[in-house]
Amino acid sequence: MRLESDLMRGAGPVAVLKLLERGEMYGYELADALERRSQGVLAMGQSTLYPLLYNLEAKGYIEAEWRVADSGRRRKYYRLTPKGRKRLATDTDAWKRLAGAMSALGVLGPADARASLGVAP
Amino acid sequence: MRLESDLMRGAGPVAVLKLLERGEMYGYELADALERRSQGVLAMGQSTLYPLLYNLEAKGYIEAEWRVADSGRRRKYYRLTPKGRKRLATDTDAWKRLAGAMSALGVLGPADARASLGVAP
DNA sequence: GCGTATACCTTGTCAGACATAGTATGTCAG
DNA sequence: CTGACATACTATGTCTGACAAGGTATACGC
Repeated sequence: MRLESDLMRGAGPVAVLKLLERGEMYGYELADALERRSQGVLAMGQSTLYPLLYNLEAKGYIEAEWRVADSGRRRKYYRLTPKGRKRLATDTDAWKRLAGAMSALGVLGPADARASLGVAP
Repeated sequence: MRLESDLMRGAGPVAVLKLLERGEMYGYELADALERRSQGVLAMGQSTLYPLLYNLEAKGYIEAEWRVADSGRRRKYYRLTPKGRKRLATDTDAWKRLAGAMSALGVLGPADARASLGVAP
């Protein structure tokens, strides 16, 4: 993907779960949202996104439903399951700690560390 | 690894390069430093660290030299090559943009976004 | 001497990122 | 009304990276 080589491995699932937190979305919409909302950083090809979705679904984090939109087009809508919501919380926490660790090493700025660890400046 | 499951994929090489930025270190020392300096978040087993080092060496980002320490123990010291220094700069930048993207989605706190993107609060 | 810490190496497995390719349908310019 | 283009999902196969498990070898404390 354009996902900054392999730096972002593991970021994909979290980003998808986070987007679905607000409400259901379909695959193509997710791809577009990831692209736009992250200025391309989290953009991923369809061959990355769809298998990722099937994987999350197989593990019970999201569930899908086929519907026909007003446009007449068939779309597969995905939404978070309670299990997925839990995983999102865990992953978000893990990401914050990872950002904190990278800050501690100097890879990210110190502000990241404070924000991630909830420490007052 | 303890590296927060696979969330941190890609973080390993950057962390190692960053540690080597200050000066040479040997494998065991790197493992220990990663563990301590990140409060365990970036800790990785030897079976992850050593292959990672061989990989970075094969790609010319680091170079190694066997030496005998005062303790009498043989150690393989690694140091950054100019190429590795360049890659560290690129990767650091990519990480900041990734952190910025995750912030934009709400996975990381907003302070991360400001710091990562260099935007005034 | 014998356990523990230090220090490095190897093999094999599995999951994830992706390129490539394919199917099918709605929209719109000409 | 037709062909190009955008939308939308699926399938296959390759490559890399994370890791568990299992070695080897040496220094040091007791």
